[in-house]
Amino acid sequence: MPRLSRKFFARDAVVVARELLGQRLVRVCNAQPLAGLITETEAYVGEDDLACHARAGRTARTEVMYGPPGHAYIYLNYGLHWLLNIVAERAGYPAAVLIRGLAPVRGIEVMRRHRRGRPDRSLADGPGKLTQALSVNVALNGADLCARAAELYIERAASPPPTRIIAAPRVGIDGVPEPWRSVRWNFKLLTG
DNA sequence: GCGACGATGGGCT
DNA sequence: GCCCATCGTCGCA
Repeated sequence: MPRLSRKFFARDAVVVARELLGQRLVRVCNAQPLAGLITETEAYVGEDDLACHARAGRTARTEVMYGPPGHAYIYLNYGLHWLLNIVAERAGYPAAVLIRGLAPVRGIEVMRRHRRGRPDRSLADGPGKLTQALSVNVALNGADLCARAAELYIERAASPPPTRIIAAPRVGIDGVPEPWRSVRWNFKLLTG
């Protein structure tokens, strides 16, 4: 199964976010591959985007976003949850795609263990849940998803038909001014 | 099924 | 010192 190349990520972050739907995210955890189909994404685009962390400019935290595309940008949210992004566009321009949901397809038993006590339905259906299920944390910040020996990468899968894609405003940014609050850069894959 | 809310810590003004 | 790109639980219907 071919992996997505750096060229895939070196494009408009909104396009990358939409086209990541249905692709297969793989996390190699103790030599065991855990995988899920990407069901929800969100684009954060440049210093002008007031919902993007790069609105504050280049800092220690946002440094990875300013680097080359195809790397993981991971940060701690609300002091509790690790959130996983993939850097997009060109080096020097800060943009990333937040992975907000997965449908588990491989290593489900391990994911259940990582998410003890949770029903299968909620193993990875949120940005903080999926990092827990895949054991993704700051140790992978800056990791290159296009490297030969990557422990985190994305495999090419069939693209879903446009009729199965929903575009909506991004989640959890109610304090952000327009137009950034309402721009439809959240993408969801309809199941069924 | 839904709304309120507490947990919890780093980043930035 | 305030602000979060969230999750799980509780109370109530």
